[in-house]
Amino acid sequence: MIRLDPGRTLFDQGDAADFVYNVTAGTVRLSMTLSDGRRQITGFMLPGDFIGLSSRAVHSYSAEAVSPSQLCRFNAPALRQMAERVPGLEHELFARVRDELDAAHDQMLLLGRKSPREKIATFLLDLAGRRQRWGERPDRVHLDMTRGDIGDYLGLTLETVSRTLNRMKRDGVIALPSAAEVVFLKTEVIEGLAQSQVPARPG
Amino acid sequence: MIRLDPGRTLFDQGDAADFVYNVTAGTVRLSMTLSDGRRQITGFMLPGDFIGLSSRAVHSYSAEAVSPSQLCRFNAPALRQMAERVPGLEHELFARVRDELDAAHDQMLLLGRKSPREKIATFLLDLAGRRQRWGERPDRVHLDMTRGDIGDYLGLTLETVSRTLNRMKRDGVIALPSAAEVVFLKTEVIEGLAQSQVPARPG
DNA sequence: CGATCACTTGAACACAGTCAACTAAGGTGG
DNA sequence: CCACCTTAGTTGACTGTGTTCAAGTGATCG
Repeated sequence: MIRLDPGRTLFDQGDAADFVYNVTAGTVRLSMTLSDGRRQITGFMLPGDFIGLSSRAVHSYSAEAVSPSQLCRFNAPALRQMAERVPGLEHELFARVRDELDAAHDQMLLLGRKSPREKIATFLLDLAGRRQRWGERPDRVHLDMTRGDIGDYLGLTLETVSRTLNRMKRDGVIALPSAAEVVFLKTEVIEGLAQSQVPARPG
Repeated sequence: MIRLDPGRTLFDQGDAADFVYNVTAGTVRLSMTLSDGRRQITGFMLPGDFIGLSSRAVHSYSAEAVSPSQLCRFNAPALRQMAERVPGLEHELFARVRDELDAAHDQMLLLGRKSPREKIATFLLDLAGRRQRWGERPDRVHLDMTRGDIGDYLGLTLETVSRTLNRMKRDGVIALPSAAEVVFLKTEVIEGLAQSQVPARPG
């Protein structure tokens, strides 16, 4: 069991990929950085998600805690051993990687072709949907990451994220009781903006 | 064995994913489309690449031939049967999906954070690198897709693709003997622009 | 209570998108 | 064989949107 304070690094781009992790609490961001500091967050990992399943010998991305997080660590032999004992585990892990790939394709569509409003709408619905599986309310979502993180996930600047959220608030589509709390007022509108390909992945 | 003329569809977004394909000749584009026609190409599949490995029951993207193409088709039972006979095949297929995921992460970095010049440079080097494995010259690359296809792959308009290529030509970085033929004149410059994370995937 | 960090908001700018015209290449049919 | 048509590519002018730069507000924590 590993505990990580917000901002702490689990591993860095280029580190040996000796372990696979399962998030049990908190939020972990996976990111890639160019030499001049430009950053792309490739995913926010929530409880239940695996980290490092896709990596070969070396991690191609960094993993850092966004909020206080806990993770289970598995080394390769232990994982192989477990796969032998638990029937269907291998298939489950394979399915997880496939789901990640599907999600990556959706994100490519978002990054390449969606407007800031559409990006934010898609992001909010995705996050709310994933949290809903753990009993959270479907009509609101807590953002434990900063505007900068969201921007680096959606291919926007933090200013554009802020402006877009506040414009949606002004338009009566969402409410922002606090900077980290988003309430969906017109879910149909948000869903229309998102045009989500994803039909709610099971998990 | 399936033959596809340029522009023909192998399968569409939403079709049942009953088969897995291996490209043996030509180029196939995988794309996702929003209701208003905006399109994102998630990948160009070249000889040796598998299509449909990542799909669940239904394809989340369409597959169309870019150039005259040939593919081998496998249904799920045949694939399972083959996996039992050929040792290491299952691992190979799993590795392919992981590589695809890695490539998808790189593409997210490209789409979210790279400039048009950097996008084009990355694209050219990637394509040349993949073709090199089949004996093509490493200092040039043939583009069998249109400027529009390239734009939809890189999150740009076709005009920006054209302008960027011609500006790189004017700058003496590349030569364009024809619209479909790119010659690398200053490979160091192109590599610098690309800042490729990818250390040449084996295959 | 002061310092820090996140967020918001405004103003100006720049860059890629849009619209449009034109050129080039390839294919078809008279 | 040439004329025509279609499709792809190039190039220019203009526009608009998201970025950049900057200032100011608000919340949290030692």
